[in-house]
Amino acid sequence: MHLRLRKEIVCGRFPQGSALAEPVLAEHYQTSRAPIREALIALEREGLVTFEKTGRTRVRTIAAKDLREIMEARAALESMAAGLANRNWKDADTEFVTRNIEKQTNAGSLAELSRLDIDLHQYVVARSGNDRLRQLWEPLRWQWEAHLVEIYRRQKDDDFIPEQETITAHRHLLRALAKGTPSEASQSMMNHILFNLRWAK
Amino acid sequence: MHLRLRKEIVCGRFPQGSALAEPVLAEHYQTSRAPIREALIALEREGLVTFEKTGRTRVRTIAAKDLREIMEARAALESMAAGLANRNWKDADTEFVTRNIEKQTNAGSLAELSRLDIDLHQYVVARSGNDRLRQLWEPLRWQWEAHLVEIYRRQKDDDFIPEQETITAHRHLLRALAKGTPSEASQSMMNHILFNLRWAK
DNA sequence: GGCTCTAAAAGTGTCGACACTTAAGCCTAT
DNA sequence: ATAGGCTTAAGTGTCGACACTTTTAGAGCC
Repeated sequence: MHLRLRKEIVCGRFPQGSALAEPVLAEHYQTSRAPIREALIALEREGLVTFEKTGRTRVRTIAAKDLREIMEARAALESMAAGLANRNWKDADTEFVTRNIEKQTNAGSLAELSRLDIDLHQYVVARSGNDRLRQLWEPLRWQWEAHLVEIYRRQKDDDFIPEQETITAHRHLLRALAKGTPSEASQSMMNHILFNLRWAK
Repeated sequence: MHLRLRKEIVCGRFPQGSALAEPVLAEHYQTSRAPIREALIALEREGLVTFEKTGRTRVRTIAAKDLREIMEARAALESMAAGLANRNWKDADTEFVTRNIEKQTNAGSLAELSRLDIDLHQYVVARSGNDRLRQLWEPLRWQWEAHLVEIYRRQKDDDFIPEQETITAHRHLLRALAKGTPSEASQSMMNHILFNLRWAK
């Protein structure tokens, strides 16, 4: 239930700021309020949902300030993850990332590029071998993904995503990872993510 | 309820690995299972508690591997926080930290030193101005605190805490923060936290 | 028309109940 | 004594109910 609800929120099925009433959701998922309630509590801890003072639940809205916070937190976690991932970086990992970047160059849409981008970042976090890092990172991933979907929904041009720079940064990161220099990989990831902040807003 | 239960877990009222049965807790807190259940779900997301495959709930145990993960994650978040904190670091902040370090030099017990240490780190995270950073950091704080309490409980000597080095590192951090150099503050925090990993285990 | 007050609808927080699952205790047979 | 199996106790997941609170909708008034 938790996962199902999260997916629907991230996919934009419930727009940002919309109310999430327990009886309504219970009806929609053909269940009682108890499981819904549990899912909402978990989602609140993940930051996808907020409880207002009145007890009402809404899908959390992501403003410019939130976006900055998300990117800074991502930069912190992922740069550390990149450094750690070098501890046991294998040729197979290099291959995976290489293939991913290749697909990025051939991506037919922005949505596809974003999906590949998220895949790549998730891969690095997973390869850090630090499970808590992964656990902390995941909520940021959902929030980031939800934000992207929101951008696609209302095709605002000022939400520009620098495709070419992204791919270049990924190549740079890959080189550092393949070379096996943790501090370079870490720094590369840090720059890559914080660079995006220039377009946010 | 969530907060009350967390406090009791962190304080060692429920030892690591002990079972947390909903009916028992409901009896203990003179309430029904529903609020207990909600609290457990939140605590699970915070990492203080685990749900086994069977559905049973236990206080999470912190092994050497977990400790390493916690410290690495803390290093990632707090070094970023230290860098950000410099954006609007005031003289009042320098004063606060200075007083805190003074108290550390006069601390009468290891427990008191730890409390001051946690206060200091929390202060820096709060002053980063990034609320998500704080939100991600808090669970690590509880896990770290629970680990410390566990150490005090079974006075094992191999769990050594380098008091003098800690205070020195805090002074170094303070200098960087007061000087207003984000990268130095960030690096100082990173070194300080990762240094402790040498004594962990 | 717009405003205010009021009544009804909808929502939350908490509770006890029930079926089903898992763990514990016990008893027997070897 | 102990290992295996059976009975009983304990725990979880889900449900509907109820009191209380907040929101909504409408009637009446200016």
